[in-house]
Amino acid sequence: MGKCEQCIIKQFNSLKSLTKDELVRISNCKTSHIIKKGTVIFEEGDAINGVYCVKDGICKLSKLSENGKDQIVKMVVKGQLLGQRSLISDENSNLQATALNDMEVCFIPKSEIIADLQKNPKFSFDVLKEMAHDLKEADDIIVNMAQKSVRQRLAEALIYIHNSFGVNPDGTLSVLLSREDFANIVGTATESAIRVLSQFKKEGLISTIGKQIKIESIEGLKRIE
Amino acid sequence: MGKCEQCIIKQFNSLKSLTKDELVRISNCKTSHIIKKGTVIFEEGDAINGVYCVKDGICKLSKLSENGKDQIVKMVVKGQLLGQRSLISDENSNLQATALNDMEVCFIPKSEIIADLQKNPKFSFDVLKEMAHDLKEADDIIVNMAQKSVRQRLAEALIYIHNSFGVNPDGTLSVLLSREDFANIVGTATESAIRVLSQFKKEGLISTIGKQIKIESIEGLKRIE
DNA sequence: GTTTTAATATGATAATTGTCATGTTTTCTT
DNA sequence: AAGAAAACATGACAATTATCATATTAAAAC
Repeated sequence: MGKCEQCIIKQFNSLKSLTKDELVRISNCKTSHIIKKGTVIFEEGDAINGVYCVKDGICKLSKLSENGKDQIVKMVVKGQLLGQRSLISDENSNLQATALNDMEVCFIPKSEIIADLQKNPKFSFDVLKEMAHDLKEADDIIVNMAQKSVRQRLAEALIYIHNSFGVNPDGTLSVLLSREDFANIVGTATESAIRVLSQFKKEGLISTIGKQIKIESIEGLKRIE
Repeated sequence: MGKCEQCIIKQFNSLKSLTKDELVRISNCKTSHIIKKGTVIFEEGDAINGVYCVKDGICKLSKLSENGKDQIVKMVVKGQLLGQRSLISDENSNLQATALNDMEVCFIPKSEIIADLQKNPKFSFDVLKEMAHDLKEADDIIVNMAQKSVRQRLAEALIYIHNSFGVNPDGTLSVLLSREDFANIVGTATESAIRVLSQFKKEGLISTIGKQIKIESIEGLKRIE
C-alpha cells in the first residue's frame, strides 16, 4: 500500500501542511479503497468516522427530499477531501456522497485527523481556508438559485464543470453526468434540464456525442441572460 | 472603553478560546463602534481588514444582483463574529453587510486575529467549528431553494427567526424585518412574500401588529407543504 | 442478438412565481 | 399638522418552470 509521505495527491489539499511524522502516523492507520461508479459512500444521517482523501475519480454530495429529488450541493474530485465538515462539527452527515465514476480513496480515521487539527495550527488553518472557500461557493450558489433562471444556472454549471474538472482530448467534458445530474446541480426538473440543453445545442453553444457534452462557445454561454 | 478580557459577549463565539494574554493584546488594538440602522458596514468587493465582534444588534449579509434584488445569505446577531470568511480566505468580501437595527460592534484588526489563528490551535479549531456550522446551514438553504415552494420557505424562515433570534414580551418576533427583507431571505419577489404573509394571517398561522409579526402556530407553519 | 430496462427527448398542460399597475397605509420630513 | 416618500397590499396578467404523457434512443441483461 502507498505511503502518505510520498503521495502526490496530498499536494492538492490541506494534508500537505502535516509534518513528516504526522504523515507517517496517518499512513499507518489509513485504509485504501476502490469505489465503483454509483456506489453510495455515505448517506444522510450516517456517522462518518474520518475523512476520505480522493486519489482518483469524482463524487457528488447531495441531499434527498421526500419527493425523490436530490439536490447536488458540491462535487468532490481527485485531490480533495471528503467528509471534512461532518468530522469537524462532530455531527452525522447532512449529505449523501455518491461516486460518479470509479474512485480510488484513502480513508483516514477521525481520531488521527482530529488530533492533528488540534495540535498543528498550520494544518487547521489550511483546513479553515478550504472551508472558507467552500462557504463562499455555497453562498454564491444560494444567490444564483434566487436570482437567475434555469437557463443561466445551467450555462454557468457547464462553464464551472468545464473550468474546474477539465475536458477530454476530444473536447468533451471529462466528468460524464446524466441529464438528471445536471438537473440536480441546477435545481430543476430533469425534463427542464434536457430541454435547455437541447436549446443550447440548437443555438450552437454546445454539441453532444452521445451523452457527452462539448462546449462550443464559452463566451456564448456567458452571455446568456 | 471595555476590555475584551472582561467582555461577556466573547462567551458566545470563538474568541472565548483565546488566552488571557491574547485577549489583553487584542483589547488594546480593537476599536468600538456604534452603527446606525440601515448603515452599510461593508460592501461586496471591499477589503475587510479585520473582524467585527457584534456586541449588540443584528445585521444581514447579502449579495446584490444587477436587477436591484439582493439575496440575504445570513443574519449575524449579538455574540457572533462578522467578516471571518473574507479574513481567512484573504479575499475581498463577496457579500454586503447592512445593519438591521442599531448595532454596537468591536473591530479587531486582521493582523492580530491572523496571528492568533496561526498560533493557537484551540482558537482556530473553534473558528473551524463555526465555519463548519455556517457551511451546513448554507447547504440546507441551497437544498430548500431547490426543493421547496416560496410558501414553505417563508414558513421555515419565520420559524428560524423565531427560534434563533427570539421574541419580544408581546410575542412578536424580536428582529423587525421589512417585507422586502423577508422576500430577500426566501429568495422571491417582495409582492410574493407579502401575499404569502397575508395568506398565513388569514389562515391564523401568524398575526400582525403593524409590521411586527407574531407566530400563532409554529406547528401549523411546520405542517405547510 | 434479442428482450428489457433505463435514459433522453419533446409536446401539451398545469402550477407557481414574477411583473406591472394601482390603491392604501405608514413613516418620515419640514 | 400637512405633504412627501416609503412600505404594504392586492388584482390582473405574463413568464417561467413543473408535471404528465408518450416517443425515441441507448444501454444492460439474458
